[in-house]
Amino acid sequence: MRSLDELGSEELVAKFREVGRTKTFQTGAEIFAEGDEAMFLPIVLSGKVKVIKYLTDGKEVIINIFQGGEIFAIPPVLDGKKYPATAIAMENTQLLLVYRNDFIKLLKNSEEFSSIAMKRMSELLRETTASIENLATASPEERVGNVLVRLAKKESGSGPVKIPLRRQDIAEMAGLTTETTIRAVRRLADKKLLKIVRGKVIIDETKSLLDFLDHHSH
Amino acid sequence: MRSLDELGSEELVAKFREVGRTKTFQTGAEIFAEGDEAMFLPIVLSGKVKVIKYLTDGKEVIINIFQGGEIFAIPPVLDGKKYPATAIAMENTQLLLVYRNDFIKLLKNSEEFSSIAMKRMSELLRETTASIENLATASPEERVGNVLVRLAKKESGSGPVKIPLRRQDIAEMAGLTTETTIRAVRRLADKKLLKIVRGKVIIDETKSLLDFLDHHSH
DNA sequence: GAAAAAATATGATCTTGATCATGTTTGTCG
DNA sequence: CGACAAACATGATCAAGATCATATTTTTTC
Repeated sequence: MRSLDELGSEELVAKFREVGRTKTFQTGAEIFAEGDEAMFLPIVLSGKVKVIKYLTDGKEVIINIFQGGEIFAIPPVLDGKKYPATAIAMENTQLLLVYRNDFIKLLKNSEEFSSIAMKRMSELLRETTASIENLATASPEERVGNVLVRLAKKESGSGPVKIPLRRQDIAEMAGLTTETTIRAVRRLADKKLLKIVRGKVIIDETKSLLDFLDHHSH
Repeated sequence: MRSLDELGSEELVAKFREVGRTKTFQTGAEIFAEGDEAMFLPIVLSGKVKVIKYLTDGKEVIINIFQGGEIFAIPPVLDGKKYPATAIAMENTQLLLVYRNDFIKLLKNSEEFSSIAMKRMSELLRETTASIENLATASPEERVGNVLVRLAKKESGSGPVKIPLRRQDIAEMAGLTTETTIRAVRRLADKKLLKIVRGKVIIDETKSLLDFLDHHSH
């Protein structure tokens, strides 16, 4: 799992902690809602957050999932607009909340903070761009595979990774139904590209899955 | 059409022009290819650029289209990585190319440039996030509608907007086949939400189309 | 302005993923 | 531990979009 320290040097982290306040959210709690004024910048200290859009028929799409050390929702905070989506804690989650004005001040006064913010936005742009490609063209197996690889990368270092999400969550990230996602995961398991243990997805080595995804971009 | 001046004050624009050099690309010319070292930051002075990913079966996905005044490909230039996609001129296009080092220098020395870059990345993140939602859930008619609205916004101010793209291009942005896109456009025309004149899409008032899209997010 | 090329259009068929129904396993809680 | 709930699983049917084929319109080029 990434830590806050990856954001930059000790002093920067200290400064973030200095100006922000920590807040804990229970599983399922709403961190902010689409349409709210973007008053604070959230940084995940522990736990997991999903950013979603509700559709008119009640279903939801998961735009992204954030965890240890990740800063999210920078754009609306930067220019003081409304959050364009809703953020929900997927488990008990501790956030560092930096108020908009303090964040802006940090950006203005420190070139390092601007640099961090830009790096982070760059990462996010890369991720979202990859999602677009995935959603626009891939088959269910590939879509699910890509989502799983992306999730695995966010989990801790080496060894088998257990994906801590339900099929429904994966489905909402892949733009598929839960049933189709279940079948896609099963087919990937049949191909020995991942394991299913007690219903949960285990990725032993990301490499074989990546190979599969590389060769099947059709 | 947006102009370079919208980027900020006159001096900033002047500085961009000062450090960059202009280069012209013919229709179909490659501006950079996926995998190239990101050596320069492109700004569209005139014309139109598509950023695409080639799939293994030869087809392509259009990730985004850029025109008058738009800066693109910031992430790879920022951290000196490779371009993650290919950029092609869709018509005769003039670009302002700012070399990586010069851009970095501008960012370091001027808080205003950092601010511009962050604003631009914010815009892009908003756009890509909207694309994800569109691709993950919408019907062909909605997908096409959303793509058209997005394209229309980039065209000049008021009055009817003529979308200067082929059905195939729209299809590659919407993650659909050309045939499905043709049929979706036709159905939207039947519903009086747009016009088709000599095969080209004309959007009279974006409002009615937006209303339709708002109410049909299913 | 005619011929060629490119883009749009439309019908028929086939395939894939959504939907609906139901069963099974896993996890939770008194 | 047993009962309930939640998540996973799987089969059957349906519908929407891809694919294939071909025609028409528009644009380009000489």
